[in-house]
Amino acid sequence: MSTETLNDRTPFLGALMRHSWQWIWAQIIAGVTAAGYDDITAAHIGMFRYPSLDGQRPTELADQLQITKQSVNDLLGHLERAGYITRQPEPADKRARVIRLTAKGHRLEQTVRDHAQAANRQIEELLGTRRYTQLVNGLQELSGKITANS
Amino acid sequence: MSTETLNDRTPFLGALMRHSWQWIWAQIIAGVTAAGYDDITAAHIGMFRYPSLDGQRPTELADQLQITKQSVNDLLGHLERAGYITRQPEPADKRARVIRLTAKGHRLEQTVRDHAQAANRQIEELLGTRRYTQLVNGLQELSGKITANS
DNA sequence: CGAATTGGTCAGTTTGCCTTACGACATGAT
DNA sequence: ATCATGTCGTAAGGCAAACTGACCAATTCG
Repeated sequence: MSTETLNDRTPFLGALMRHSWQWIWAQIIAGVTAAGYDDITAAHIGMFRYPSLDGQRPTELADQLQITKQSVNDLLGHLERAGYITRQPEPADKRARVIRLTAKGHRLEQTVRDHAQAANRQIEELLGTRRYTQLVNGLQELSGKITANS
Repeated sequence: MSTETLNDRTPFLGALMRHSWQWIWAQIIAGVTAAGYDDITAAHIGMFRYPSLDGQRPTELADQLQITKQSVNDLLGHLERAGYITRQPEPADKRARVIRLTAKGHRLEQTVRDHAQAANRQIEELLGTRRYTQLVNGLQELSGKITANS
């Protein structure tokens, strides 16, 4: 371990981000699981990202999550069977369906967000407010420019 | 798009990192694929992270990648069949095997690293050197403290 | 109106991981 | 020295989460 050779030039940003992200994600999963949610998996938790599932349509969701609508449909089927959501007909478009969170679903959503925020706070403590703010700003700028540039 | 509602408080770091990381990772995969490597998948490319595969043992690799040694073995089997690596007996320990990159494997490794570095440079251009350096430093500090704190 | 597109679903397949089990070898205690 | 215990790699089988292809019903566009 002490003889570990670090990259002699600038480290790869991708590696740093993956590492940090995996840590955050693991915190969230662990938190949600510890809260007693044992009938869903990481893939389902991943659907509870801003913006809320509530009111969305499966196809929108597929675009956001970057997976096919069939996969979304499978995951939604599981969430529905487990009582977290319902899928209601959309009056404006008879082909479509709208996702509605049940009370149980709203609680799960809140739990996921609570743990995401908890991760934020932990990182703020690790880095100090100054560097934390710098990091958030940098990532926000990058994230925005990535989306713009293609 | 212009009416997109951003989170009214601090955004979730996890979301920002995932987004940025996915972009970088997609760049690397696209680059490697464009270079003509069509007999391997993202999972195999993921094995070509620093430190080099060359000279490592499967179990070490499993620890680094955080997957089981069986999964590593499957992936290595594919890489061996495709001519990127060989697995040679370890004289010091007759149970063990050592991974050796073939010439083809070395070329792939270099290609992966080239595209990872290219992503770094693109990000530096997007953010400007000042903010880029800040970002790298912040992430490096975070990454280190995460590893230390458990 | 008819043609092309879109929203959702069903069926079947692939992939990347997992668990369990095992044989060969290594190691440490007695 | 031997024997229990642990470790390295492998084999076999399973499963979840993604995929493609095919489809129907409803919508929109020319």
